[in-house]
Amino acid sequence: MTSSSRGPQEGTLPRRRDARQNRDRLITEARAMIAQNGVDASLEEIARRSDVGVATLYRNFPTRDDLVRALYDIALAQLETVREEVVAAPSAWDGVVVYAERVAEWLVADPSLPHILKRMAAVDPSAQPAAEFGKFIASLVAQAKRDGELRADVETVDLALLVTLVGSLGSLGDGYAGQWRRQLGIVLDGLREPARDRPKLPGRPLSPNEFQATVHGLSRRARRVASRRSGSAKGNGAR
Amino acid sequence: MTSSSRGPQEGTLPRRRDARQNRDRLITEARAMIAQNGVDASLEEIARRSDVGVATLYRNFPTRDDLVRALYDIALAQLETVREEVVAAPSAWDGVVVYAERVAEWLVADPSLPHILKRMAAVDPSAQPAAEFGKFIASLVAQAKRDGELRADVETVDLALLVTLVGSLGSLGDGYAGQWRRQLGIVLDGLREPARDRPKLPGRPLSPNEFQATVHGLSRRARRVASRRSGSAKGNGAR
DNA sequence: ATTATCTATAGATCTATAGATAATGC
DNA sequence: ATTATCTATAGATCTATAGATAATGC
Repeated sequence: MTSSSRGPQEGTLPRRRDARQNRDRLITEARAMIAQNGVDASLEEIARRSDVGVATLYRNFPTRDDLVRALYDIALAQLETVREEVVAAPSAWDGVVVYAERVAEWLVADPSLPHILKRMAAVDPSAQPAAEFGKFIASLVAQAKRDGELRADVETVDLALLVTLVGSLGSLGDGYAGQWRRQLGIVLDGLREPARDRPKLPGRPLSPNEFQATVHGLSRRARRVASRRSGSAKGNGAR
Repeated sequence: MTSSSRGPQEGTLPRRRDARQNRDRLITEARAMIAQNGVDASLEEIARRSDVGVATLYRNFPTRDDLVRALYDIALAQLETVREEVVAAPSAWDGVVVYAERVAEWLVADPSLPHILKRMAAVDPSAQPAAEFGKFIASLVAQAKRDGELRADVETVDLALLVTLVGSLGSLGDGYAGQWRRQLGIVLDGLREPARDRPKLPGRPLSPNEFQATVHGLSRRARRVASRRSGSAKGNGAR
């Protein structure tokens, strides 16, 4: 509502060479700072590390949220390539595995992402990457169940949640380059059918709406808005 | 090295009634603020929310790290009850399950804990709860393997990591009261033996030292110190 | 000619402490 | 009498903008 009045047009990259360079450096440093200090990392220091005056940062990203959104948009674009890989998988189960591996890898590679996703969802409830992506994955999950390769009592949200968790390994330190595959392997084995006398999973899975609301850390208010938007699913919140 | 010169004796609770009350409120509000804004939450606002002057906060906790350590100590004490429950379990595998459930529950119940643990490890490498606890769990893991209930290619660190991850569900939002058990259920099924033609886990597990270093987000420097302390295990970091 | 950058600065907020004032324990 | 609290404040850092200065695209 205001950010376009002073800066360049919305969603348009700066035309001048030096300007694009500065913008790129700002984004790089922002990622590093946010990974380390969270979304509320000092903007002044991001500018400092980018060897750029603060005003330059503010010209590119009038608001902290504009910066967050930029990082979010870039990340989302990267995710699109995952969709293709999943489609190319020989079976539904393989698709699930590819999905899990690629998304986890993506998250681990950039530890700022968990922070970004969380803040984005809090600021703009309509920004729900997993939701749209989720519909696509949901059909995959259904098929994998029909194929008898995925256990029947697991929902798409369970999958998304577990992948998110494994992906958050990146935020814990830089020693996990090889670890996340191990953890994901265990998780996938827990998802795979058949297994001997497996106990029923406790509780009930979150509805897709609830998942969005929680995994992205929406405030109570934002969550109300989100569920109004998407229609039904009043979901008597777990507990 | 300095905190005892002005405040009350180290580790001693204030003797005056009002003082204890204020201290308790500070701790409560600190947990809430840290859960929401991370370890670097404003101390001034913590004091404000506790209806207490800033000076009172500084009297109780001369340094932010003193506050963090206080929260850490309280948390650790709570963990001790888990040990007893694990010992009381009828089998090694049941012990593993109890351990996983209690620790995950503990983490989920207080979303400030991940932040606290991370910072503590960064500040004081000798503070390694999972390490000591880990030795205890390690024997349990070994026995469960011998019993043929736990898959052989899984290590104690894998277990600790997965539990930590599931426990971090609490940081994602307040809608997870019932969810973490589902996720943990899947994970436990992934750990349980036997399962049909399960693929070997990719990569190698972290050594206990590496786990400490990474899961608690140690800086490179602190990690060196930590590994010097505990002797061997030079661990050619994964990657 | 246009677009972007930089320095300087106002105002807010934060950490940390000094010194005067109030509340409890023995 | 002792212990703790509060208000006030110094100094640092942060966000956000105005206005003068420099660099590029056409």
